Amino acid sequence: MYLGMMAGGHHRGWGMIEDEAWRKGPWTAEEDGLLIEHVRLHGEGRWNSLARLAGLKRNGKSCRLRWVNYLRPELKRGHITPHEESIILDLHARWGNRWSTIARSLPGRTDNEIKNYWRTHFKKRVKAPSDASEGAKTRLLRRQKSHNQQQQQQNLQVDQEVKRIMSLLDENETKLPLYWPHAADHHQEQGFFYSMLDGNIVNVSLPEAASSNEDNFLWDGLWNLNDVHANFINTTRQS
DNA sequence: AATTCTCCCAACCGCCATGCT
DNA sequence: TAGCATGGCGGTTGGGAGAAT
Repeated sequence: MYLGMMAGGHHRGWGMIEDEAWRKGPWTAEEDGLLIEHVRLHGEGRWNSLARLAGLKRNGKSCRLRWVNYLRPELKRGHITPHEESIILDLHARWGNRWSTIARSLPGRTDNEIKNYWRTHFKKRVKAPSDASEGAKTRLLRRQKSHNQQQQQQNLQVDQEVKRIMSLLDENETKLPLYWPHAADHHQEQGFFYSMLDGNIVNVSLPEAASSNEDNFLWDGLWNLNDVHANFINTTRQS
């Protein structure tokens, strides 16, 4: 049904062999079975040779993608839970579109899944915030600015803690989940970031602005997390 | 009932990084 | 050190399914 449209052309990328047509498009159950069985017997990796040995007319890249995003047994299928959603939001605020990094904090979820989820649920809202939310954002940023001078002492402390977390994150980025708690899930913890570092919980005091009622709307909201995070980091690093 | 719209997600593409020879 | 193969990532696309009109 779907044959590669590049047959006979100049193939690019891995596994592309001149004059060979690769299958493209949706995978069949038979192809899935071949791939699963081969990975079970021989393990992951060497995707091009795997595809050849398994008798699949797919390039290695396609095989890897199918395995990673769909066939891996540890994958968690089904809807993103509210808790997972809050983690996605928080980590996206921190890391931006680093989907694979975010996915490492959500066992069983793939970068593709998280990326798709973000795009369908949040992107529009981030791109086109309402006038009301835009106004709230402006007010918040203005107020945060005015707080800066009063809080230099406090910020210095925050700065040190954030830097410490950042350095630990840099050392442990591939294995550490970091949760910037969602206000709705952590009412009793407002005003703190909890980061899971080597089994320890680290409390970081936030600037006052980020714990007022108005700003709780911000932490609950779906917009502006990038800006807020950047602002927080800038604020805490100005000292 | 037919058409249009929106959501959802699998899969592809291009690019860059890394490892090997 | 250069060149190639492979791995990995983020952006994008296309089509199916269900909702709305």
